[in-house]
Amino acid sequence: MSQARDRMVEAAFALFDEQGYDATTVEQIVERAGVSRSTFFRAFGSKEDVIFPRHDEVQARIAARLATGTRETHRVAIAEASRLVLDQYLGEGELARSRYRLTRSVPALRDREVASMIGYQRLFRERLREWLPGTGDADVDLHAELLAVGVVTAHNVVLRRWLRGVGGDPVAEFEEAMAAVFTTAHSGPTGGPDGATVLVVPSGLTPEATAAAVRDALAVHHP
Amino acid sequence: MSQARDRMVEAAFALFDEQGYDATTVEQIVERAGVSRSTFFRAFGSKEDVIFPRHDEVQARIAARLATGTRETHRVAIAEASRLVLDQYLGEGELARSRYRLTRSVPALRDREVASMIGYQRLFRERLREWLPGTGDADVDLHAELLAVGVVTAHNVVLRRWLRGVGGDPVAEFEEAMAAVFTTAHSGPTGGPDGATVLVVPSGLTPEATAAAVRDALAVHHP
DNA sequence: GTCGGGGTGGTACCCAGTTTCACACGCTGG
DNA sequence: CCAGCGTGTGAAACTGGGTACCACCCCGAC
Repeated sequence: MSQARDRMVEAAFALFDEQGYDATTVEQIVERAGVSRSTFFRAFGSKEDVIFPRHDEVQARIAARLATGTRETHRVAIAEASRLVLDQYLGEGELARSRYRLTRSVPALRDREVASMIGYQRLFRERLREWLPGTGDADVDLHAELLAVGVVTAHNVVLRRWLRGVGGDPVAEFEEAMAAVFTTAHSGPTGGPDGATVLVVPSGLTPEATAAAVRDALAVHHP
Repeated sequence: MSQARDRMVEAAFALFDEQGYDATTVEQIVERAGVSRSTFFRAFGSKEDVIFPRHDEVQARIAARLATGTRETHRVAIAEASRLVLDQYLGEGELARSRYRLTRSVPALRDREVASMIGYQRLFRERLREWLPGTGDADVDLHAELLAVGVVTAHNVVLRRWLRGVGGDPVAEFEEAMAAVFTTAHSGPTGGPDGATVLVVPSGLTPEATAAAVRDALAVHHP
């Protein structure tokens, strides 16, 4: 039943590798796989679909993970949900790398991959809009959007490094990247001119030394 | 010469509005515009291209603006470059809103629009990679990516509000959004434990008052 | 005149994707 | 044993976007 599907995937990737994506027709794929055109389009719906993983299934898993999150646990919920995507690709191994080579060289496939990432981003954004304080505000919309896009981008940077074969443990890099996103982008809407908003980033200095550095830095700009 | 082009655009948008994008064939468009199929595909290259603005021209303008920027002026360079995109849409007026209605309802067009935004984002990212201190580092790659995606996202949020007809002056909202991006996402890679990185944001406070606020905020986290 | 060159129309063709019908199975109830 | 039924498959014909190629026409240059 699904060995036919596997044969089609195998034949498709082989032909794309030999002749390129555009130069390969569905006719050639089904011929090498030993099935009919009908079977191909019933299984995949389109020529592009042979290449991509089942994003709809991953999206469902993400939605399920996000559903267990709360306003207080939203960081870990989003980080773990994003991990689901990373794990999907890591589990595919060499197949994911073959796909990456294709998506890098064929614009239509690159666009398609981007579109699926936007899908994930949308899930994150919708939940963040509920979770971030001050729901309904325009500033919150922007903040939720920025945080969601930051998470997806950080994920992509780590994923792309692994796909290219550079860097070390992708899971460790992923955790670092998530931390970077939340520390740099988590301050949220500022309070306005009647107070000072302080964003805390660990630096190993004492509060007094940091305060002195701040005073000195500001003195340069102050008349 | 280009009045034929305008007729085709007009006919296309009218038909898309009447029957929907997928239900409209190029045949119908050229019939209403009074030209041949050949002329259509010579002018636009594809059915999708009738809808979208000349992103390649805007991209060229953006590249030119970014080329005049330096490491020190990168904020304003990127903000102004991003404004070029906003101005493009604002200048189109009702046409931009018609396109928005289409891209919202037809997935293929939405993906296409996203892809063009990724193009802008790529320009920003490449320049930021040169501008941000510590070029070549993996952290810098991530930071450049995050800042670039933040700028594009902020732009899109403002643009979308205007396209939907909500909100006030889009230019003012754009400036606010840019400020929000740079204040929340500009801390960048930290300098390590041997120094404090200070990000200056105007607040109307004296250096001493701000420094005191910093010391108090840190005292909470310090043992 | 005619010699190009750019914009146009016309036609034939390729190929992705859809639709429809027919056929071959494996199963289950009679 | 077999009639029925769903499911997976194959074989066409068809639609429509996109390309390639050729013929034409207009218009300025020589």
